[in-house]
Amino acid sequence: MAARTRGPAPRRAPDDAALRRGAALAAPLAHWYARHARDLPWRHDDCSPWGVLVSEVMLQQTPVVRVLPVWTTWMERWPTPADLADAGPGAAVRAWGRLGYPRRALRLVDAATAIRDHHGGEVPSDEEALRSLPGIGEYTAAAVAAFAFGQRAVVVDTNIRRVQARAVSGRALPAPSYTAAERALATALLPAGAAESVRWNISTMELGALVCTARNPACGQCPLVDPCAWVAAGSPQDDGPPRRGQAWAGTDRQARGRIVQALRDADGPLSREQVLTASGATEMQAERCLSGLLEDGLAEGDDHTGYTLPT
DNA sequence: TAAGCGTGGCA
DNA sequence: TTGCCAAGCTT
Repeated sequence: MAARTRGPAPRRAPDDAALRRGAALAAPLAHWYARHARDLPWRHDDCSPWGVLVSEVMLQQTPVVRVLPVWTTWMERWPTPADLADAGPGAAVRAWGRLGYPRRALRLVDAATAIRDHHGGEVPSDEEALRSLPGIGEYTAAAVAAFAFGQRAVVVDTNIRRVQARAVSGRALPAPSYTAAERALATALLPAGAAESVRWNISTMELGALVCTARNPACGQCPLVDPCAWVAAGSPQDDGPPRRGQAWAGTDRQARGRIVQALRDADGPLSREQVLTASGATEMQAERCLSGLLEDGLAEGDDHTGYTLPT
């Protein structure tokens, strides 16, 4: 690409004022993190890249407190990717317990298998290689590169989006979906040095999790209250479109969850009748959900053998 | 791009 | 109680 020496700035470039605000955040953030960070096992120096990867997948849409016991058991049982790959999907879905989104367990097994077969059994450190693994998207690849390998990576999760929306952009909440402008801002704000960038990423995430929360942010305890653009603007309400909550009662998701729970809790195969009953749904919906679970690989079997988790 | 995909806790 | 939210990914 030709060097750009003049002309208009790129359309999505963050404005200078935002970058100046960002520059004032790193030091107080790092100081706050040193005093208030939670002691989580996947942050320990002796935690393997595999342990970090497992934690990041489990933490996708699932709170820390629920992940902690499952992660601990998981890592004792399958301390390397090869251990999980050899165990297979059924054991993984069972050990996944009630973390939710059990397809994550299947993808973790697939990722472990790819690591065993194509990466010499070692979690790759390259962000692109990570991104190509099943269940590893933009966020998780960056997080593993940063937190397991100490690399400078643009980590953007829901916490970082919210902290930067408030402290830098002066908005109550980020847009409903991740935008190119947010990615550009996070990229521009990221400190240049590897160690500094890792500290920036982890401390921003932690602040979002503990202080700059979605509801009732604890601005009185926030190290960024002084430079915060949102506080400076008077902490205005969110002016975006109303957020659409996920429907739950009566959804396929609920019925699927009940079926997988029944399969997980069963000692042996369940009959079709037992599966349909466990779903709590109408027959038509239950049939649809069972078919979906079979397609997804979260269930196995037929009317003759009965139904189980995958083997 | 938007919708589908679990589960539990909290206000 | 009901809705919102939680270290997203996939199609």
